[in-house]
Order: sequence, then C-alpha cells, then structure tokens
Amino acid sequence: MEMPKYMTLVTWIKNKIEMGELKYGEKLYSENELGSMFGISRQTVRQAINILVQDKYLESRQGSGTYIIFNASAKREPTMTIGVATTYVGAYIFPQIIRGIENVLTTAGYSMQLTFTHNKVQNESRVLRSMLEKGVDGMIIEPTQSGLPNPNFKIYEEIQRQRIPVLFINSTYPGIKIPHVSMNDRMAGQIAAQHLINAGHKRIAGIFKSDDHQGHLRYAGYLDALLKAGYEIHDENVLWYSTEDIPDLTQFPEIILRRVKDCTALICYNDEIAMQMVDIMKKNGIAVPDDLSLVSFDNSDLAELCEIPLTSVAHPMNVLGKVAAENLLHLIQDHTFKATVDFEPTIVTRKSVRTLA
Amino acid sequence: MEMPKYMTLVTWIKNKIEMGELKYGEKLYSENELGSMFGISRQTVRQAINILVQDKYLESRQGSGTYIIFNASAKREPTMTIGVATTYVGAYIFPQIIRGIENVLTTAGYSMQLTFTHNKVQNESRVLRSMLEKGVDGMIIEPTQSGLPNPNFKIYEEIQRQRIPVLFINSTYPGIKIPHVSMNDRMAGQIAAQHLINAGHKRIAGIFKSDDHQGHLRYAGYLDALLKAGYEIHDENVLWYSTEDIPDLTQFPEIILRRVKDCTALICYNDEIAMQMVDIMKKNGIAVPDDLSLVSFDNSDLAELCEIPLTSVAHPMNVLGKVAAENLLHLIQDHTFKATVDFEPTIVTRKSVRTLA
DNA sequence: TATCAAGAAATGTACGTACAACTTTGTTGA
DNA sequence: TCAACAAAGTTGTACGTACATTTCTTGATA
Repeated sequence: MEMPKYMTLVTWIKNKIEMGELKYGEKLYSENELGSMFGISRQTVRQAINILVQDKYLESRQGSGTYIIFNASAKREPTMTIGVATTYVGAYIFPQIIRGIENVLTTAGYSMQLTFTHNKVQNESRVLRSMLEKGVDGMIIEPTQSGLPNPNFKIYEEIQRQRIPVLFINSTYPGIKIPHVSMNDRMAGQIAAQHLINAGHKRIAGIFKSDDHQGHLRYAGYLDALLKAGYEIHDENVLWYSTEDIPDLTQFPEIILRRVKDCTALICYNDEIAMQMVDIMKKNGIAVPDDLSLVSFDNSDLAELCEIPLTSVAHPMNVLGKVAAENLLHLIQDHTFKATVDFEPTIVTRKSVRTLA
Repeated sequence: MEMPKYMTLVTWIKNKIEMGELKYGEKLYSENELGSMFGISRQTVRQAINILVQDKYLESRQGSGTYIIFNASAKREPTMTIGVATTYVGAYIFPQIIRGIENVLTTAGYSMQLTFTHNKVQNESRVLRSMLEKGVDGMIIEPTQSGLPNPNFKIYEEIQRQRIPVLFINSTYPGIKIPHVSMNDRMAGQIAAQHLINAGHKRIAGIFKSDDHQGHLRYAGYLDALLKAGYEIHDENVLWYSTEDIPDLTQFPEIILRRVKDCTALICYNDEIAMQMVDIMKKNGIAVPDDLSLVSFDNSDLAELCEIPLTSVAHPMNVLGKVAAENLLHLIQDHTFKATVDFEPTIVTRKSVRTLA
C-alpha cells in the first residue's frame, strides 16, 4: 500500500482548508459522514483527525463536532518577536531607523529579528519565508527594488492569508495593499526643487535612483515644481542610476558633468550621492555653491559633516522607525487599524545653495 | 470513571521516566506486555503511547520496540536564532559590526535577534533573560559597563548551565570565563602613545572612559608606552569620564583645557570624543595639530570626515563581527572550541599629529 | 566460521462493535 | 413564555480481531 488510508484523508482535509474551501470556525463533516464518504471505518477517520488536531488544523469538541482552526495564524500563540528587514545597515540613515524601531519594540516586550536584504529581491524572498517559518507576530519591511515589479507578491499573499500584520517603511510596492510609513517623497522632491526655484535657479539637473519607488516619487515631485514654475523640462539634465552603479559614480565624472552642463543647480537622490558630487565638482574646478548649487535628501550626518554642508530635505529617521513600530503593534491588536503614515518633509538649509541675483 | 485507563498508563510511564527508573535509550515494555500488565487491550496501550510520543517522551520503531528519549526540556531543538546584544546602534562603529555578524549568520541559515543595552546593566539583565526565555542557540554580547563589577553574573551562570554558547565582543568582564572577540585594547593604547612618542611628544594627556574595561586597557597601554620611554606619569593630565557625561563633554571645556595644559598631545578614547576635542580646541584658539596633536581610537567614518582628519588606531569593525559570528557557530558545533580572538591593532595616520623637531 | 533464510516479535494499519459523555435541538408541560 | 426534559447526533473510551511491515534472533547450511 502506497499511502495509508488515514493519510489520504489527512491530506484531503488539509487541502480543503488551504484552498479555503473549509474556513475558520466552520464545522467539519462528522466522523461517520467522513467514514461513509471515503468508505473507511470511523476508527480510521479518527486517526486522521487526531493528526490534524495535533498539527492545530482542527479542534474536536465532544458532543458537538470537529471544527477548523487556522493552523498557524489564528490559534498560534504569540512569539513576541517582530521580523524587521531593511535594505542596508552599514551606516547612513538605517541605524537611526532601526534604533527607533528597537526602542519601541523592546519597551513593549517584543524582540526584534533583524535581517538585511541588500536591496536584492531574492534576499527579500528568503527573508520573508524564513520569518513565516519561524513565526513572527508582525513584520516591518523596507521594500527591495520597489521601483520594479515585485516578484515576491505570492509570499505577501501568503502572509496576509495567515493574517500576519506587515508594514512597509520608506517605500511601497505600487498596487499592493499593505500599509506603509514613509516620508512623502513626492512632496520632498517638490520642496527640494521649489527651494532652488525660490533661490532664482531656472535650469536644475537631477540624479535619481531608478530601481526605487522613492526615486520615482522624488523625480515626480521635482517635475511638479518645475512645471508649476513654468520651466522647461530637459531630459538631458536628469541622470538615472541603479543600486549596482553607486560605487562607480565617482569613476565616471564626465557622465555627470555632461548632465549638469548649463545648469546652476543639481538635485541629488540622497546625501551620499551629493557628497560624491561635491568631490567630483571640486576635482573639475566647479565650485559649490558658487558655480553649482546642491540640494539633497535625507539630512543625514553626512549633510552636516560634508566639506560643504548640504542643504537637505529632512528624513524623519528614528521618528519614522518609532512610528512604524508603534503602528505595527497597533495592527497586531486591531487588524483594521489604519497604519499608513506619510511624513511631511521639511528642508534644512545649509551652505550648498547659492541665491541668484 | 475518574481517569481514563489510557491516562493512568500515561502518567505511570511518565513517572517511571521522571523517577529515572526508565532511562534514556532503554526499551519500554512491548504493547502486548503493557496490555496484560494493566489488564487493558493493546489498542488502549497504543493510545497512551501515542500521547507520549507526541510529547517527545517516547519514540516507536516499527519491528523493534518503543524507546525512551529525552523529554522536551532536555532535548531542546535548535531555534536557528542567535541573540545579539550590543550597547548602541545609532551610528559609529556599531552598524559595521552588526553587518559583519548578520552576514555570517544569515549565510549559515540563522537569524539574528538584535537588542541594544544602551550600556545599562539593567537592560543587559533584561535582554539576557528574554533570550533565555525565547530560547536562542547562542549569544553574542557586548558587555555593558564592563569596567565595573558585573551584577548579571548569576544569569551568565544559568546560561552556561544550560550550555548555551556565549561570546563577548569588544570587551569582557574580568574574571568571567567566557570567550571574547575584541581588539587588543592594551596594545592599541600602547601603539597610540608610542606613535606620539615617536613623533617627539613627551607630555601626553589622555581622556578615557571609566566604565568600560576597554577604557582601562587603553589607559594601561598608554602607561606602558610612557613608562617604557621613561617619561613621568602625570595624573593631572588624565581625564576619566563615564557614559552619562558624553553629551556634556563639550559643555565644560575648562575641565579639558586644564588637563591638556603643558601637553603637546592628547590621546582620546575614541573618534567621537576626539571630534568633540577638535571643536573645543578650535573655539579656544588651540590649533590642531600645530599646538596639540591628537590620536584617537576606532578609525571610524568620523576620523575620515573630521574637520582635521584624525590619526586613529583602527578597529576591525565588520571583520570583528564576522569572526565573532563564525566563532560562535563553531562553538555551537563544538563546545570546546577556543573562540577567543584578540585583533592586533594598526594605526592609520592622518593629519591630527604633528612631528616635533 | 560466516551467510542466509525462516520465524518470532514488535509496531503499523484497518476494520468492527459497544457504550459513555457531552452538546444541540426540538418538544412538552407548567 | 419559559423551563425541564427527551431524543438525536457527535465525539470519547475501550475492547476485539486480522493482517502488513519491519526488525531482530536463531538455526541450518555452505
């Protein structure tokens, strides 16, 4: 005999549950019914049901019947662990965000299971599966490659099916219904450009990240401001880069110099890029801010410590982490909680922008 | 009927095991034997045995018999989770260390449960207890307040009793037998002082952290070098500070200025402090390095980004994290593995030291 | 002495019966 | 209308039998 009769019944019932044909709380067929349905004895049916009760798929109530319970989610006892996955950690704004999250979680008695995706979708996939397997009470995820279509959406479906609360930070995947806590990046882009326009700049170049949704939004905001001011858009002044190119950006200064030609200002995707730009400009005899004004994003330590302190649109950083963690805890309590927050950006003025006459 | 027959058999067997009358690996009576011993049918015996198999007391092997195995508590199954507790995360060298650890753990299929103690022993206590409760396969701990006697040693005893591998990073508690992976701080202190001595400096001040064992060691190395060179030690040139004072150090410049009086050089506990010193000196008309040479520790980003780039003794950072994680995984495999590593420090020369004529 | 095969012994699967304990539901009676 | 009761339905306990599958032992054979 290949598979014991009770085993075929086990898999049959499991399938029914996982396909959603038998839902949470519903009553299963009675032992006698199943017996006659499958042409097996009641004892054999009981054997199958016992296994599923052990695996927390079913629950038997004497005198009443056998009921379906969610195997992993609804009946799972809390692990008091929250899975957190950010793209990077090395430095920059990430440690601040993580600190914000950790503070809240620890205070609430949770612990944080932290992983980094290095902005690779395969890693995101692996991380999410691992969290599902370990059984976390909730997840805070910084989406990877959010500018591109997301291949992990099947996993997100499974997570939602298991009713595990998830919150995105910094970005989202367009078209996925998961709450997010981030800076309003479009408004941030708009503010950055507007700041330069107010300072009298008319021809403004931009460097944006192509594989992040954030990059797209900041670019959109940049366009908003230019269009509102009635200035022309020049495609040749916009440089898109993807994550893999970052280390090389300083290696090819001519590409950048070509973009900023005729421009009096440049908007950089983040402080890190802006700092590299300061370096490139210095080496090529372009003075910042006298010849070229710079505005960047995130207002990290780098903006302060840069040779020419950078005017930068402030990222909430540890406040964002704090709010994300708090909202996730709310979500765990109440699955209908509206957890999405868009932080209003503010700009911090330093010395990298020159006001034109 | 008060208690079902199969239940009385369950408790009887459980008792036999817990009383030590049936030991690990031994064979239980056969189902038929138990049946006749208790005057019950084989089916009923099987019901009892099934329960004990589920509870990990017994293990049935077809054709052979039923055997006693360690019950759940003694035979804890791996959680594939490593608890990591560092003091801070906000920035500085910590993200690098954490990245190093995370990389190794993730590659090996483990996940990292990360917490921060903020260098408070109460937090360390809470964190360790939580890890014990959650059940981690190993721990990487950065000791808090390692300069002071450790009040958590009871917990460390319990951890060792449960044979959970632990590894300290960056520091240790003197007198506790737990392996550690850190920089050789005494040698680092010695190298820092020697570098200044070689540059012709004779009167060298120092700022050290009093509540870290690291601080004590770096101070000891500083003394080593001065004594070896035959220079006098001046207590009034050494400033000790504790963690709580850090934000205030720039608030009381006169305390620092008093210490560096008559000195041509200053050794700072870390880059963060050194950077504050640069600030204070600038505000008080003391030029670095012309009037005062500075050497610091850790060789973090700050050393590079500082107004006056700092000569600093290099901290291995992410290599340290990597090695710590690797050694902990070794320890999990083999509890006798010698996991202690002292990294040999090297000094990175920048512009904060002036060579005296 | 070593090898192999048969048989004994153990657990695994499957069916059957009987009754106990409990829950649900519908009916009866005050 | 409500409470008590009865009946039906469901799972829980317990016994029995039969045969399958696997492991271990033993004895015969080369």
